[in-house]
Parts: sequence; structure tokens; C-alpha cells
Amino acid sequence: MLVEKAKSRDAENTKQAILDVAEKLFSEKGFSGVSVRDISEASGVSQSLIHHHFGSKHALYQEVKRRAIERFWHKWHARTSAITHRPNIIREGIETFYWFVRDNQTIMRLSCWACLEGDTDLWPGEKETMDFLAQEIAEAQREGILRNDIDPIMLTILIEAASFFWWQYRANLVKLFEGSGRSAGEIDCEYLQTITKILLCGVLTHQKQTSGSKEELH
Amino acid sequence: MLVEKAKSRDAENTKQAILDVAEKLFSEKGFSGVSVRDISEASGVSQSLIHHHFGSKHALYQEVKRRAIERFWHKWHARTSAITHRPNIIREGIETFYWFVRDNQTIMRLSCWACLEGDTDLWPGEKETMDFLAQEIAEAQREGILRNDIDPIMLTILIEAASFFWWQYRANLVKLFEGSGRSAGEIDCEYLQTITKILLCGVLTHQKQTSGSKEELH
DNA sequence: GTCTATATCCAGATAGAC
DNA sequence: GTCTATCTGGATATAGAC
Repeated sequence: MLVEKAKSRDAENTKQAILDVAEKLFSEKGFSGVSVRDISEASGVSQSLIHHHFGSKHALYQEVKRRAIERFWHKWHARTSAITHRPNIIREGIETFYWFVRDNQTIMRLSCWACLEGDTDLWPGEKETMDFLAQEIAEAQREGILRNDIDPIMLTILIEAASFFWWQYRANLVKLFEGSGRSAGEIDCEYLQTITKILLCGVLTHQKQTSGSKEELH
Repeated sequence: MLVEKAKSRDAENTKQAILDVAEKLFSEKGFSGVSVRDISEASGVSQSLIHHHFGSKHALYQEVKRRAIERFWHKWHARTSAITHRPNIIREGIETFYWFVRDNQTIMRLSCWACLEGDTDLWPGEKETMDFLAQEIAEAQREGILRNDIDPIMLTILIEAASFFWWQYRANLVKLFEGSGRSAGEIDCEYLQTITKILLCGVLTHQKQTSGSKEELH
């Protein structure tokens, strides 16, 4: 049998190399900010080979996003499996989500670009990611640990919002604490503690709350 | 004296027309997604005149952002002046911010693109916008209405996060409620009610909280 | 102050050799 | 499967007439 020249005539390898580089660049500069030439030069693969494998720049972009979401979902699933259960599900959910977002900036940025670009139809793993927390919350409500006049999905969104927003605008936000002598890392932790405290207990003083209350506030 | 040909030889008018069109397009597609030719065609002003007035595409972009932030700050200042004061500052602050973000999508998108593009040095009015709410919160803490173990700026960031995130990802988020028979507008209102409830009172049942408590949670 | 014409470069995509 | 060479259009920016 013939031995392959072993140069790099490995289509799958080449495709993955292209995808890795494309993911990095698209995440940094968005779709319009990156040219196929950029990807070609950064990956050492010729332009035409990129077109050969993916058809067009747009199709490559879609594949980058698809793959990233898939990886995200797998990582999230693995991480959340380790969460111990009630009664601390909320605290752990917030912490897990918060650090997970920090550790997955690439896909967070991809998702943000995609949102601005009007891409709303994708995210096969997005719903599942949300549902995992939402189901745990619903269970905690049934057990009476959490007030049951709150939609679990709404609460999940708020947790996601608190984490996403911080890491998205972190460079700007830490500037608001200039002069306080705290490092950015310390502020990260303090923000997490604060949102946990507020989500769990609220901000009002003298708050007396009954389980499953249905009274309107004020 | 000579009468101007009145054609459109009004530099200031022309510049504003260019800025208006550029703001709309940059907000929709981001810096790299818009060409000077696009702006030229949409505004009816020749490409070279755009360069004449602003020097470069990048300088035009900067001016668009500068002007938008300035307008945002003036509008926010006008709107918040109407806020009645304690004890409902948090509730009103959240509602004001929430609807304000909805009504200013253009600048929200500009700010989001700018963030992704790594633009962190601008935003002359941003700090002031935050500080307004933070100062009211601090005052409410002094009056004993709000627990005083929370940094006012942190709370302001969380309020901002809850609003920004919703309007930023709204098209995706409403899909999570498909099948519930609620319209998008109803979900908008319900989300606002939910975050208000949570921020004010927290999510735990059986919560007994003392004013200015310094106990650690769990 | 505003235009037309154009220079120069780079984009995405394809042809065809190996 | 991968490359070099190239097509065609569009990008930013400038020159110079009016």
C-alpha cells in the first residue's frame, strides 16, 4: 500500500486548523472585521483551500459559531453536573455561571457579535444551557426553598444578565472603582458576592417576606 | 450683499445629515460593516465631501459616538430629574433605566459594537449616568431604606445589567417563552416586574433580614 | 463647499496546475 | 487535497474642477 506523503494532506486536520484560527479572529474582530486573507495568513493555509473546504466566508463563519456553541454546551454540561444540589442551588448556579462566562470569553464575544449582526436563529445549545438552571430552580421552588411567585426562566435570565454584562463591559466597569485601591481581580470577586447577596436576599431593609406570597409590592 | 445660492451650501447642515445617516448605519452594522460609500449613497452626499468634513472613516465614527453619548447623557439627565425621591428610588430607578434602554436602542448598539471593538477610553457621559443612580442609592442607605452593606455602584451595575442584557438579547430571550401564549410586550413587562421583585426582596423564602446586617450568608 | 474622476489597494471567489 | 495565479468588484482616500 502507498504511504501518504505525510506533508499535510489531511483534510480533517486542515479544516480544524482553519476553524481554530477563524474562531479566534472572528471572536476578536467580528465577521466584517476579518478577511479570508487574514485567516489564510494566520493559519498558513491558502485562501482557495479555505474556500474549497467551506464554500464561502459566510459558511465558514456559521460553522465556527456552530462548533463553538456545541463545545460550550458540552463544557457547561460537564461543569454543572458537579453542582451539589438544594438548598444551595442558586448560590452555586450564580457562581458557576459567573466564572464559566469569564473562562469562555471567546464564545461570549462570538455570541455578542452574532447578536448585533441580527443572528437569532442559531444556538442549538443555548436553550438547553438555560433550561438546566431553570429546572433546578423550579425544583427548589417545589421544595419550598425559593419563593414560587417567580418564573424560573426569568430568574435564570437575570443570573445570566448579571454575569454576561460584567464580563462584557468589565474593562469599562472597573474604571468606576478607580481610587478605591482594589485590584480588578478583587472587584470581580466583590461583584460576585454582591450580586449573590442581592439575588438571594434583596436590597430592602426590614424586609419580612412570607413563603409563596402573592401580594403585590407597593 | 450677496445672497447665497441656497442650494445646500450649508456646511453645518451637511455635516449633521452625514452624522445622522452614519449613526444609523454604524449602529446597525458596526464600523467594519459599513462603507463610506454606503453613507454617501444613503445621505446623498458625495464620498469626497464626507472625507472633506471628517478626514477619515474612523474619525467620522468617533464623532458619531461622541455625539451619541452626549445626547444620551442629556436625555438621561432630563428623564431622571423627574424621578420622585425616596423611598421608591430603587423601583423608579429600575423602571426608568429599563424603558430608557428600550427607547435608546441606537446608542445601546453603538456602545455594544464599541465594546467589542475594544473601545474603552471614551464615554464622557457614561460615568455621570451611573453616578446619578449610585448617589441616590447611597442617600437611601443613609436614610435606612436600603441595606448599607452593598456598594451603591455595584447595585447600579446590576440594575444596568438586567436592563441592557434584556434589550440586547431580547429577540433570542422571548423565544424561551414560546408556547406560553404571551406576547413579546407582555414578556417585557413581566421581566421588569420580576427583576424589580428580586432586586428588592431577593429570591429566598423565610428570609428574615436585619437592617445593616453584617453576617455572612451561609 | 461640493462635485466628478480616479488612484490604489484589498476583498471574496474561481480556474486550473500539480 | 493543496497550491499559484487571477478575475472582478468594492474599499478608502485624494486630485482638481467649479
